[in-house]
Amino acid sequence: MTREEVANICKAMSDANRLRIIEMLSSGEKCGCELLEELQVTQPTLSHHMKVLSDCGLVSSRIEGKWHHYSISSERFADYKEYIVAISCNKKQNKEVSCCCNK
Amino acid sequence: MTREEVANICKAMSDANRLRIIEMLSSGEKCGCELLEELQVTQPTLSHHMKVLSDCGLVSSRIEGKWHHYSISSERFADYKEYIVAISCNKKQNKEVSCCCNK
DNA sequence: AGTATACATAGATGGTTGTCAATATGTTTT
DNA sequence: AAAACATATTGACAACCATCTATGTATACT
Repeated sequence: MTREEVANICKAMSDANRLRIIEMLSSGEKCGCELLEELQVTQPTLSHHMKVLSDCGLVSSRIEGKWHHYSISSERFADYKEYIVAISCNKKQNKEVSCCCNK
Repeated sequence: MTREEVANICKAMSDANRLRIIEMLSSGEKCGCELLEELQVTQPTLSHHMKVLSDCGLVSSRIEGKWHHYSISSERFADYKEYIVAISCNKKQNKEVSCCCNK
């Protein structure tokens, strides 16, 4: 997973409404109308958000008649998790660290 | 950590240059000039990115003379990780799930 | 066939973002 | 004091974003 892909996923998750959607999907797939009931947005806005989440690969959908069932793409999400968890954020920050500028 | 805070952190991480910065900081603190050498941006642009990363609490800095040493705020990052890991992305997607619309 | 429902698309709008050049501020060195 | 260095701020600009209204498309129900 490239850095650009991670950036795209982060961008998709950088909106509170889309985070709410992901939270809802984390308990299992939901149809659009069900998501719409919870969020304070119009239907076209929800449609836009679902497109953003789908385009970055985070969410996949399954059509059944007139209903679209959305769910988190677990493989894709696992790759993202892996990237985040790999950021170690070293605690032992040596205060006497040599700077690049000490020439 | 509120959903808005997570969204802000995601927004800060939604740029490939800033992700690169975070990757570099994950191996320990770095001064601005050191980050600048790696990235293909001007100094004001780097300064802007560091402000974005600082404003969301992801990065903290330590001033030593004319050098600013940046590092990942491990507590803040841990909170973010916790949120991400908590998203379970349920694999058992019951195909016969009852839709909200079955009235 | 006609109506209702679920979702997508198009177009508009106000706000935000990443980037740069120019300039300012503060620190170290000579 | 002057020059060099590290970083921040300002102002500008093109690109992008979240949202809405209006409309289109497709499916299901009566």
